[in-house]
Amino acid sequence: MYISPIPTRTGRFIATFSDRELAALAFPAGPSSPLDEAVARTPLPPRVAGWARLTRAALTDALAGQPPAELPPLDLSTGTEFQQGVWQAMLRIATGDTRSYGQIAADIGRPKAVRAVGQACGANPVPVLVPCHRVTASGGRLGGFSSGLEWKRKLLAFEGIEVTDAGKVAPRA
DNA sequence: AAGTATCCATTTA
DNA sequence: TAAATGGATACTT
Repeated sequence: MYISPIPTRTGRFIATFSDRELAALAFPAGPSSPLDEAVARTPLPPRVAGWARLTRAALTDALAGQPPAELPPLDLSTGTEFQQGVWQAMLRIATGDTRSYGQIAADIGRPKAVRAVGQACGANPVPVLVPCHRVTASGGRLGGFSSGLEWKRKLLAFEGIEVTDAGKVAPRA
């Protein structure tokens, strides 16, 4: 596994790569330990460095409300079949658009598996690039977000979606 | 506008 | 195996 910090205007994300693809992405966290720093400075194999660049570009676009031009190879194999289905469905949500848990459930052919969808969202290893934040509760309410509701709100705001105090999501204020 | 019954894949005991 | 647990929903007061 390779670790690489991904600097963005919203903070320093941490990307984790296997030797085949991007395996995980973590939101900016608190101060890192000296050990983390040392790991972060370890030079990456050229191939991995390339993915890191792609990741940064994609993340930069996403955080600017632009659809990423190109995504690094994503390792979604960590999930179960069901979860992968959910993640794929999320990847199909356009930037600036949202779906409800119910719609995702319907998309993958399990109209009633709404709750399971919520769980699968939380298990998403690559937040932002796999837009788990674009999945809202029904009726446009915000719903939850394992990485922090503030992030969800912020990410949606970048895409021009406002969350009103009533908990509704409105396209471009 | 609240409270309740149910929904389903994972995880944990 | 069984029970608990989520980023929930739909139906009932």
